[in-house]
Amino acid sequence: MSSSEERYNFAASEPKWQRTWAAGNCFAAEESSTKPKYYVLEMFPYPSGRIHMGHVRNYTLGDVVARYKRAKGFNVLYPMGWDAFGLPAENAALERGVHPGVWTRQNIGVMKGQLAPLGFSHDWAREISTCEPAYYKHEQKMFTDFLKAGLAYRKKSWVNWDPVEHTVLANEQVVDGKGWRSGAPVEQRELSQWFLKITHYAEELLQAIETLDRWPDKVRLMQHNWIGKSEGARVLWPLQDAAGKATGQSLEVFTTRPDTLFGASFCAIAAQHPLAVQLAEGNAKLGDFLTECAKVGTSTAAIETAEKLGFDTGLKAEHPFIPGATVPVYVANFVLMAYGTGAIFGCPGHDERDMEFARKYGLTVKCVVAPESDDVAAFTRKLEAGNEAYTGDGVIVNSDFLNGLKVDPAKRAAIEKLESLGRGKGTVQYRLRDWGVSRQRYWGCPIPIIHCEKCGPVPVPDKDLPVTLPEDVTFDIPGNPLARHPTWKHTTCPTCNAPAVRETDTFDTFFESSWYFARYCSPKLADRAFDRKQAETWLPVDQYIGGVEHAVLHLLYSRFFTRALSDCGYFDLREPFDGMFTQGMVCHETYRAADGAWVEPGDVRKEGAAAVRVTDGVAVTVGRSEKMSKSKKNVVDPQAIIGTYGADAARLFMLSDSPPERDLEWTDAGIEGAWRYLNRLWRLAGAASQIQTGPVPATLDAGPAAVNRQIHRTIAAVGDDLEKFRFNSAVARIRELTNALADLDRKTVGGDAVYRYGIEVVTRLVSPIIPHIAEEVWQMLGFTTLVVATPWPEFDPAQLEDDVVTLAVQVNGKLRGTISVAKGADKAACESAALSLPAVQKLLDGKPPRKVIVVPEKIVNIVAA
RNA sequence: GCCCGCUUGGCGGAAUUGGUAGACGCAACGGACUUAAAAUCCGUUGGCCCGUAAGGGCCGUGCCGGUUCAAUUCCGGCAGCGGGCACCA
Repeated sequence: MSSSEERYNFAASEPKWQRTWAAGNCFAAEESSTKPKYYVLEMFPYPSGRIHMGHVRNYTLGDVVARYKRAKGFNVLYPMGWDAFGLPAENAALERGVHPGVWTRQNIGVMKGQLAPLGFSHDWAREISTCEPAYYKHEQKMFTDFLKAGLAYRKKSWVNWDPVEHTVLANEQVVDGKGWRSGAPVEQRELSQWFLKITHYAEELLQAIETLDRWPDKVRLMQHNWIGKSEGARVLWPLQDAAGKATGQSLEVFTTRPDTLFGASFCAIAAQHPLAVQLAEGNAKLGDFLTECAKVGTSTAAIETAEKLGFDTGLKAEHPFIPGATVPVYVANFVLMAYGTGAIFGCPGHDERDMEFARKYGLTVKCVVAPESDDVAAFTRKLEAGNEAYTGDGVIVNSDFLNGLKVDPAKRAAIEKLESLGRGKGTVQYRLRDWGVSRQRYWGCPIPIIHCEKCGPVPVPDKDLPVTLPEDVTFDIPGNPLARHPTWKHTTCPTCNAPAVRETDTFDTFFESSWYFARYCSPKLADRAFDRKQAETWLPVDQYIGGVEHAVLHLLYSRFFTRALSDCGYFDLREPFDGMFTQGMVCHETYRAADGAWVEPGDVRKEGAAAVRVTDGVAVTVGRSEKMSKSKKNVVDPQAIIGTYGADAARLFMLSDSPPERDLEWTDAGIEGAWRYLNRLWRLAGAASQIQTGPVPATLDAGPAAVNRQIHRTIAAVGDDLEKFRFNSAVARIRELTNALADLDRKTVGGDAVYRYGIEVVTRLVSPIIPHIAEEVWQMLGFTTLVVATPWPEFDPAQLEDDVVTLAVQVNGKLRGTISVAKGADKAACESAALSLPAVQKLLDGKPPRKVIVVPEKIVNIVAA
């Protein structure tokens, strides 16, 4: 054998099989089929221009599922496309003077070229790109349908403004008070914006989380908290002026603690509250205060250090339960206009914030809740004198008709009373807010609206869609090029024909990703977003795979969109993703030179425990493993790995080293281990190819018989592992079987037959994981069909268990030996076999055991006297 | 601050209805083959202790306690790490 044949030649093999699969159209989803359907989807990539290890891990997971499900007889839809609108394209335009469209489409070409050698089984005939009018015209139609259905609206509102990117951000896109991409502190501005009414579905989105039992608990919990349901009451407080005369107005506050109303000592309203704005007109000092409040940042640091500030309006609010009693009304910087009614009542005794505020402005502190077991008088004295609010459970005190009730019944009683007095009502409040979709950017889907002076904002009629982006734009100055385009925005009103202007804002890019999974069902359809029958056939997605960073944003928006589209008659579906899997990040050690500069892995040589920079021999410190990032230079380029070891080795390592939901540490040693396995399989298969294929004979020596049973057990276990995303465990079991086959004595009776059969099974089991070498081996074994077209192997249930089982024998819970008994042996037989063990006899020392526990097929535990 | 998750050898991890802890892999060490290297193959590898040896004993799944014949697994408390939300009334 020449040396070139001793090692698996991935460089020749991998492209060959990729061509074969493409030529055979092996991965096309069937439009109509008698097979059950299975839709596997990965979160589609942004065309940044470069495939990174995170993509490789994501698509490897999806590809294994897709290939496994095809082998199991499913009609699999496994599409790929491009989330092609977004800011980096505009930044590239700004920096390099290249048009965002040109840059994006070039990147798509480059990335397709980088994905090809990885051998993923995507159905490229269904490729979509969201920046093409053929795609986005359908979402313009959706938006106009949402308008008709009352699910989209325009309002002037305070918005998160990113001063670096010159655009508005959704609440979900503000992280720690900073823009999620720019990292710049977000400012508050008042603008007219388009909103989607996601809050209309707040309760349904919350309730339905419970039904998503194939989603990670973590993601479900995050959405649950994000929607943030609070039950409480709205309470009306009639207002009096400083002279004690009723103004005729009432202040409405929201509270989750109506049980503490008797402890109220003030009301406070947000700086943006209409009442505050109205009062400021005649009060310059208050005006200054409101300006001051608007300036306070929303960053973590700002919030933590921000002092509670208040401004006494001089107004008094009448207590709902205590006739004649009033509390002062403040404007306070910590009250949020966007939550509840933008007004609160303060109960300092039982709310930390209110306590801080009360102490600062000398307001009363009244104890109305006391822990059940405490002495009420003593507890009250301590609370009212101190600076600590009591927020725990207990019994209501000092509260008239609520006295003696526990917190929860008191809440109900207070609400009942409010309702009977006409002074308030029980209500549910959500933290979730409507989704602002307007962005002051060029590279996005134009919002199909025309502003007419007479008619107001008018939706672009269906016949005029799509509203396409103009190509001739400039990026030499910040801001939205659409707004300053000389001609594009000028048009006529569809209603009255008068001169009018187009909306120059574009949609948030999460708009595109909220329905792309439906577009894949009929990606070329021109007149509609998707074919209803196709969508209802394929959806929901059976297995969605992506990063946890989209747990709230994309996944919640998609759940909303699915409901909104259903309610607009597009299809009948509530949940888009039946199964969701969030994969871990790909990490790598970090390296730093003495001067603090990060050093790339390729430039580091390990010398025992120490490491040096190859280029100049300078010592580098090895830091902890962190997510691969350009800034820390700890990235490993997939292209380079594939060039050295091939796609299969990279795939095998990614799947075998860590469970897929956990972070994966990329190591050179790990990929080399994977590469060694490929060659091992290659050599073992070479030997197997010398043996005729055929059924395993009925009569086998003990060795082959045991391996034969292991083959069947492995088929069962690997199938189970793949179903449950335990890919690392599946790989381990396949390696165990491979080891057993390598160790099998083939000279025994049935040795050759079991060996040959075992190698065939291993080849089929590894085919979803390392598909190229699987094809190569399959061919080498003499098969003329493709392994991708071969069904998943069946196991014989009769072969799953041994005739003889090994039981552990414990004395007082400690392992003292094992016994082998026939399968199905009765308890008495197990007990006597265990008791006859010398080690057991010795410990019993002639005395009878106190008790013997026999768990069939598992264990015997002897409790010594 | 509130909510959630995790913690197992030198390392990644297995043990998923409580039942032989450390599968599988990596690293390391020893050996075989080779002029040599690579590749490959064989062996050892949780800690401590007794024994020349064969072999045997004790401890061990972050820490403390509990339930149980039996706990990595269940319960209570604590610590460390990670994540989500954060002036949400």
